[in-house]
Amino acid sequence: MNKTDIQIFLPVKDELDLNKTFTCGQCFRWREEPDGAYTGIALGMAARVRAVEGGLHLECTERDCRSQWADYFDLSRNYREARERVSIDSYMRTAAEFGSGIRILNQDRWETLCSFILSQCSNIPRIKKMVESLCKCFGEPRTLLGETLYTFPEPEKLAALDERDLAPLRLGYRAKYVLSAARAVSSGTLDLTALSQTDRVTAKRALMSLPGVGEKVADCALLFSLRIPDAFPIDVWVRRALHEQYPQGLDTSIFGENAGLAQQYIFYYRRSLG
DNA sequence: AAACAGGCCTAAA
DNA sequence: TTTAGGCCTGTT
Repeated sequence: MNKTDIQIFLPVKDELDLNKTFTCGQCFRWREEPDGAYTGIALGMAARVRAVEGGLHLECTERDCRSQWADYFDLSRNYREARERVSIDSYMRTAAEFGSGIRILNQDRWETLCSFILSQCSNIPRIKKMVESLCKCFGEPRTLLGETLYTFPEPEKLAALDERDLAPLRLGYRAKYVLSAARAVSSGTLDLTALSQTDRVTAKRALMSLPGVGEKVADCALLFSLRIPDAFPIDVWVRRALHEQYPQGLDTSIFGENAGLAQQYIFYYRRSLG
């Protein structure tokens, strides 16, 4: 153990379930410890998080990171109220109760875009493997509690590579998508910061101009990193659930600004049923 | 062994 | 506007 160890307590007023939040498919870099804590690295900061009475306890490496973690865990939003609002019928009430405690993380924009580009046609273990290898090979080390973790590599770093450099990572056909996205972002052709200030339609169109980014990946980037709470990513599980429950169709705008959260509840619940 | 996977792209109706 | 097949690779 070295200098690291800054301890933080973050009060959580409503509901937050770390396990659900980290396993509901929105992020890929948190690992569960035997004691129920989670170790990971986000926004360039390594941390170990555990749920305690009334909130979260964090051990981390950076000073003055309280507000960043509070924002990451979306602590300013009232999830109990949001969950109530998306419970528009018995199915949604069941799904929302099953997913109670899920929070939509406010993640790094580049990492999120890149991770979901990698996610296509992969399962979670494989996505995690691809992301970890990318970080280990090209990210920067951070030491937490005697362990070295690696940040997600900056777009500039990846933009300087070519497909041969990525071959050992076994990203498959996704490698060229990652490279072209890295080049677009690092060159300023695609300004993710600017996108976070625009509307959903504009941001989505810009994201989809990248090769390898279709509707689903773009919606994930919008919801999980561009703070567009009504983005509604439709993957095979959500599509399945919607067909089963609403064969006549469902206009997701009924959920308003909670549509993204509704999608997470549907996804998490449907996936649990296999 | 052959099919399929948390999707996208292109070609063809 | 919708549909089928291919794409890298790992897993079953």
